This record gives sequence, C-alpha cells and structure tokens, in this order.
Amino acid sequence: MKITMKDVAKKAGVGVGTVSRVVNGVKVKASTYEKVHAAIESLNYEPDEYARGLKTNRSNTIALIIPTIWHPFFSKFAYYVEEALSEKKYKLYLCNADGRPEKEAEYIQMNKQNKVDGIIAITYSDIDQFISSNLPLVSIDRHFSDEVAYVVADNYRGGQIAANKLIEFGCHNLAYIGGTSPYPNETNDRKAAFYEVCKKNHFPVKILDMPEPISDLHEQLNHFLSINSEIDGIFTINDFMALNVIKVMKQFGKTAPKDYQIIGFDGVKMACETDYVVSTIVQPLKEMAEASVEILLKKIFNEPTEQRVVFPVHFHSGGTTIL
Amino acid sequence: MKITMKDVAKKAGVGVGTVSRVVNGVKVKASTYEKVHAAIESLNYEPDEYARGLKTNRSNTIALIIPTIWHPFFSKFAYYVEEALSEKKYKLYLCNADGRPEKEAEYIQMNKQNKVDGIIAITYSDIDQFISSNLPLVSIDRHFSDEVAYVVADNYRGGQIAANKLIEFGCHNLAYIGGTSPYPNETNDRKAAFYEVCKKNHFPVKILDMPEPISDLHEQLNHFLSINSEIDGIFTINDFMALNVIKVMKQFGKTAPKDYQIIGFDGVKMACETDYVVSTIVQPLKEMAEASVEILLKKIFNEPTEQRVVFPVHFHSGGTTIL
DNA sequence: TTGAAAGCGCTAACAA
DNA sequence: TTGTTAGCGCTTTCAA
Repeated sequence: MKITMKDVAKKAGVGVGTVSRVVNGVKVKASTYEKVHAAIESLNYEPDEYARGLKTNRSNTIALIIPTIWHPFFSKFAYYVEEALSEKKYKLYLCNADGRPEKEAEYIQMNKQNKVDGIIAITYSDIDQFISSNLPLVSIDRHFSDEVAYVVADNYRGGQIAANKLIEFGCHNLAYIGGTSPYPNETNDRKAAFYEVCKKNHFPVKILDMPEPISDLHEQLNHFLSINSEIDGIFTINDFMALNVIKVMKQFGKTAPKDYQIIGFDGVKMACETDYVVSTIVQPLKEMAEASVEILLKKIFNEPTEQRVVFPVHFHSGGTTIL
Repeated sequence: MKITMKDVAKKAGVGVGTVSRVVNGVKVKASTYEKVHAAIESLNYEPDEYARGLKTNRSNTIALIIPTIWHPFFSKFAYYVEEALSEKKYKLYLCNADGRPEKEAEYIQMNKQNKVDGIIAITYSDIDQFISSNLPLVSIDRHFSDEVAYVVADNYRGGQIAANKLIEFGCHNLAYIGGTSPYPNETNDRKAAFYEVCKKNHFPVKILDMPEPISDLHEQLNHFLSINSEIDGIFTINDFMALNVIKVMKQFGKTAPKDYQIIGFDGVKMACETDYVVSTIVQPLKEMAEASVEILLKKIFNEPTEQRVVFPVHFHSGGTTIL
C-alpha cells in the first residue's frame, strides 16, 4: 500500500493541509512540525510527484536534445548541464535526436504535456515550426528567432585565432576543411574568419566545404589533399574532421606537426582526466552549459534574461602544431 | 488557457470518457472517432502526462545511473539505452552519480515518488541499503542480491583471451595492471583469469593492483614499470588504464607494439564512426544495453525474467598489438 | 495557525 | 458503444 498525505495526517493527528505545509517548508507551529515530521519519518512517506505536478504544472524536469550522447563534445556538454541542473534540483531527460527531427518535436511537445518545464537543444534540423515563442528553450550554436535565447562560442574569433596561429607557426599554404549543415548555424563563421585572416595576410588558402550529410568523406579528403599537396597548415570545422584529415595524411606519409600542422575546433577530450586529442580551438563548454541552464531557468520563471550569450574561445595545443 | 479533455469533449459533443478512449486507442465507433479526432486537432489538444501518471502510477520514465556520461564507455551505453527506451516510448533520466551515492539514492527514491518506473545502474558505491526487492532495477557488472537482476560481460573469458593473445603474439613477460573498487564487482574476474592462464602456461606475470580511488596513478605506474622493465605484454583493467600505461611507457622510450604489446578492456571508441583506440577486449555494449532495457521492462510489468545475463566478449586489435 | 474542501486533468468502473 | 462519476494525491483558498 502506498503511503499518502492522508496517512501522515491521520497519524500526526492533523489535517492534510498541514502536512502539505510541512513538506513544502511553509511555516507551522514548532510542535505541529515535530508531530508531522515524526509521522513522515515513521511511515517513510514520499510525496507523489505526479499529484504535485498536476496541481502546480511544474515537473522540475528539462529535456536536453543533442545529436548523440556518444560523442565527447556532446557528452561533456551533457555532463555539465546535468551537474548544473542537479544543483537546482532539476532532472534531465536525455534525447539523442540524431537526425530525427520528429524525435526533437516530440520532446518539444512534452512541454505542453507538462512533462518538461523547458528545453536545451543543440540541433541542426528544421524544427522552427515547432518552436513557439512561449516555449522556454535555449539553443546552442544556432539562432532560431529573436524570441529564442541562444548560447554560442565566439566562432568568428576562433577562426581568426586558428589562422593567426598557423601563420605564426610558419605555415605558408593554408586550407580550411569542413562541412555545412543545410540549416544555418554559427559554426559557418569559423570558415569566414579563417579565410579573411589568410587573405588579409596574403597567404594562399584552399577551401573544402562539403554539404552535409557528407558521403565518401574519405574519398573527398583524399582528392582534395592530393591535388593540393602543397598544403602545410589546415584548419578544420571540428576535431573529428581533423582526426579524419590526419588519417588521410598518414596514408600520404605525412604526420603532424612534422610535415604539416593542423588545428581543429571544439576542444574534444574523451573524458574528464584525459588530454586533448589534437591542437584545437577550445570552446568553454562548462561555462556554456551553466549559462544555458541559468538562462533556461530564468525563462521558466519568467525572469528577464539575455537572448544571446557569446563565450570566448582559446587555442590549446594537442601536439598537431609545433607549439 | 490550457486545453483539457473537457474542452475536447464539449467541442466534439461527447463525454470525457470517450475522449479518453480515443486518446488511448480504445475502440470507439468510427464516426465518434472522427468527431473526437477533429476536435483534438482543431484545439491542438495534448494530454497532461501528470494527470495521467497520477491515475495510472506510471511515468514511462526510467533513470540511468552511471558514474559520468563524459566517458565514451558510459556514453555509448547511455546512447543504446536511450535508443532502446525511445523505441518503447519510454523516457530517460540521466544521472551522473560520480562518486556521490546520495545522488544515486535520490533517484532510487524517485521510484517511490512515481517519477520513475525503474532504474538501470552502473554503480560502484555502497547503495545496497536503498535497494528493496520490489524496486525494478537492473545492475550492470555488479551483483547486489539474488533479487536484483544484472547484466554482465564475460569478464573471466576476457581475461583468458587477453592472456592467450599476448602469449600467441610472442610476449614472454606478462603483467596485469588495474585498480580495485572497494565494493566488489565482476571486473575482478579479468585479473583472476589472466593470472591463471599465464601461470598455467608457465609465463612469469607481474601484478599491479591499486585500490581505488587511485592517487598518484602516474607515479605508481612509473615505479612498477621501471622495476619490471622486462615486461613485454600488458593487460589492463580497461582501455583508459592502457592509455595511461602507454603514456608512461613512452617516457621510457617504448612504444607499442614495437617494444611491448598491450591489451585493454571495454572496447572504447570516442564515437560511433571512430576507431578503437587500443587493442582491447570488446564488450558488446549495444546488446548489453538492449538486454538491460528488456529485462527492466519485464520487471516493471511483473513478467518473469532472467536474473543474470552474461555476454560474450571478443578481442579487437587497435594497433597496440602486432595483430 | 490550522482544518475542511474544492479542484488540478485524467482513467476506469458502472450504468445506460 | 457511450456518458457519468468517483477518485488518484496533492496544493491552496477560505473559514474558523
């Protein structure tokens, strides 16, 4: 049998309202508190969250929508989001959307169903239609509309830093390698900034920009790198692309940083205690996760909040550049 | 204003019971269905999950407790658990317990609060006290009691395979390097099996077994490997330990598989499309995740189920062995 | 300060 | 086949 407030009330010799007050920390007479508290303890009472949620329209739960948790960038982000939420007594629904916009839509619907109070999303699919202006939503790396808050790293600055570092490290023939999502997001700034800095400094720069989803990545890299064999400084859209490039270059007998240098983006580490896997432009994911949570909670409580927060990035060597 | 069943019923000119039937897929007259369906669509009605949960005592949610999502082994597991649950229309609460048993306990309590229907846990802390026999719980890699189901890889066989492979690959001086959790789990079998096979084949074998939490890992490895410089075949408790060993060996000027060979355990890959990072004993994590979900759902529905499922492991080369 | 009571939106038993 | 209704366990208003 399930213990309810009624049981506690009867045992303590008070009304259910009083039990509710004690449970919710509303002030009651000290002696009443003692009685109720004792009854709760002895019955091992736990409030039913669903009954509470029905009354209050609050679930104390938010959903995190990401492409896949099985990727160090997203799992690190999820890690910090969960940490921050846990501190505020919020629970986290995990959604691996992975190219299924209908799954994203489903979680967004859950806001109307009272199952989630808000959503943090890293999404590259076309879900604009599902996003209403009164849905508490924080988006990462992508701008939906002026009503949707978003948190982003300084992608533009990142592209500049990458170009400057490669030039500083003595590269002469630069290249950018990346993919472009069909739905615009701010990661495109990385390429733009890189290109501009190269041009401004009169360095030749080749671009390989593949529309996503990318097929025959390996082949395309192979082709691009073989017809442009003079390339000695590469900037990639992210660290995983850098790893793929490194693999292809190895087949050509080239290793970094001896024969060329390469800088990725994201600052991927496998886990908390491990090292960066390539030289990279690091996004402050912890801070970004915490900011997302903070903004989302403000939205949920209808407090005023920033609509766009930009975080600084920095270069970190991972052994694929000379420094 | 929130749209409720009452609104739908009024609009469709039926009773709320009928709306409920339509929503839950119970058979009604075709014409009634049409009317109700049309009303639902036009009002954009979404059932309140909390009201439903209050009645049914079901949340269609389960919690996944892991040490940290920011680790490819756990994030891969979480990925497949979420996939399997999503298929069954279940939602997943993510809990990074990370050495905080009180956090694990909190999620276990949530079962009583009706917030979760069951739990899948990978835990190395002392939570036996919180686990009652009627809690639907599936444990990974660890046996709690005969009432708690658990899913495990064939750790013993894994240790045997590792020893046999190293011997087959020509190693003569073997070593096991691992850590031991204060709470017993089946990963200890890896060491035992490895040791036995080495002994049976009359190969010398050195053991470095560090009690967790491990302090000065680097120093301990350094010491062990320098006083046992003859070692040319190493088996580690997991892939991350292998990576640490590789780092230390590099400082001694030794690289695998040229100067020694090393096999880890787990089969860690950073993400779906990437490669294994070391030669390793692979656990079939996808199958284990799916089995966990299946068993848990059976427990939730009070169906009979296995209490212990063991999965086979296999060797996979990741370049730190000659084959 | 507290008890009684009215719902929150839904499901399911019962009656029609 | 369908409508009516009694709660599920809680919060919160209103009186006392």
